[in-house]
Amino acid sequence: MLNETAMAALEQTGATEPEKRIRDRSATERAILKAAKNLLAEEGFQNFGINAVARRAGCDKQLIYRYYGGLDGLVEAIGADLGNWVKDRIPEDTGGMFLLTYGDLMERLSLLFLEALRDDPLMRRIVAWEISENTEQVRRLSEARSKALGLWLDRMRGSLTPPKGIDTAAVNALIFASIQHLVLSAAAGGQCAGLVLKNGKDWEKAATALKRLVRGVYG
Amino acid sequence: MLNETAMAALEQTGATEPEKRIRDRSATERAILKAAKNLLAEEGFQNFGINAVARRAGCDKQLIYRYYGGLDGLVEAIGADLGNWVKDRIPEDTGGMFLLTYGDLMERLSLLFLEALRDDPLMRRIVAWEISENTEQVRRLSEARSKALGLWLDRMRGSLTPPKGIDTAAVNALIFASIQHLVLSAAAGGQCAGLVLKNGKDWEKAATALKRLVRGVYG
DNA sequence: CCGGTCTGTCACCAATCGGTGAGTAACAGT
DNA sequence: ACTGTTACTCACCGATTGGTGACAGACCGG
Repeated sequence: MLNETAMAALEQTGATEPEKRIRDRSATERAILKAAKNLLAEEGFQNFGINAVARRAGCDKQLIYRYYGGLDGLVEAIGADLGNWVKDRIPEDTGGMFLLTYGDLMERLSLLFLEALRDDPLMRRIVAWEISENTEQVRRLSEARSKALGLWLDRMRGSLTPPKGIDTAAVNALIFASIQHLVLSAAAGGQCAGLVLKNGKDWEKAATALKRLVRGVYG
Repeated sequence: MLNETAMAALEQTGATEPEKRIRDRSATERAILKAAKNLLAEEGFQNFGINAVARRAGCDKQLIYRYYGGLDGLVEAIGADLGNWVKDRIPEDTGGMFLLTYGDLMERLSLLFLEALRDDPLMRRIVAWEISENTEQVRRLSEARSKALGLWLDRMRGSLTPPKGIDTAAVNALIFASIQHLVLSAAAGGQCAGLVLKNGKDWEKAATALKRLVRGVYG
């Protein structure tokens, strides 16, 4: 992979070493996984393939087959990290405010999720992948993600009792769906349903609208 | 393209004609466009390419270059049809009910949009395409779609005045985003954020949740 | 030192992709 | 009937894809 550049460097300077790859399996595995995640985050799933990952990782694709059993295994490894997403990207505390009602909770969670998704290109790509394809790969990824999200939601709810007479599962699904689509659409084209979403001010308006929506159902 | 099968038929029966393609440019153009739309609707944008469209249309890909100027032109032709989508798929009348308030209107529009999107695989693929890629192709498609949607929204609103003090643009964007993501997610994996969406009963629950959401903000 | 295992590289495969240039068959005008 | 245009097909191009088998060198136990 880097042979050409390395050779060129050698010919030019005659000093620099050929940048030999060290023999460290776990390091290579980590490099591959990292390359895959970065590639997926930056390029999207359209050009996500064995060759592209190997190229970015700077190693031969054969190693991906050996260490991960191909792309499927690699994707699964990515999914394994997804369980830590919530823990990594979303603060545990309640931001110093007391969440007295279910409405308080959902408002806070919605805004947290909005921000977290906005800041994580990889997760955005995965969500986009989920609704664009229906392969086994994606299904596993999707499962891991929704499970992690559900656990987070349960944990944050704590002992708060949801309001009676409302199908919270359906309503919350709609709320989170709206957040996901808003963020994805904005990331792709800078707008959503005609609503421009580029600078911070635009997002503030979206956030207040979201709050209003949540408060509308949950009071 | 059908030469092989035609030849085989000839060898077997010795009677059937070689299924010769008639020389009718406009018919061929229509066949190509139809093939492209069907292909996009059924297979998605992953395998949407010149070769695949030509294969499905049963003609040579050269004709796509000649008649549409390549895939871009073909996509643009698809986008041109998008303006008629609302007219074709969404009923004009108010369903026999009087829409007195803005809330009445938005509830009705939301449900109409939900159903229409659920029934149109092509439109679903386009929406999924929009949030997955950001090429010029998709941008034009997206533009045509959002413009048609906006016109429909304006027309249906009529002389109804939106409520004061609410950023209806942002709120409506969120509502429509939730619908789109819900439908796309369901079409891909049969569920959305853990909410199963398969049989009619599931969708009824989603519809009531949507109504509740809309009524929450708009009363 | 020798032999085997582990890590990494390389060359090659068939298939498919988008794209093009040349050719053929049917038609229309004269 | 000759001619030019239109509609269409075919063969080929280079590039890239996923995938595999063979090989080279480092390391380690004997």
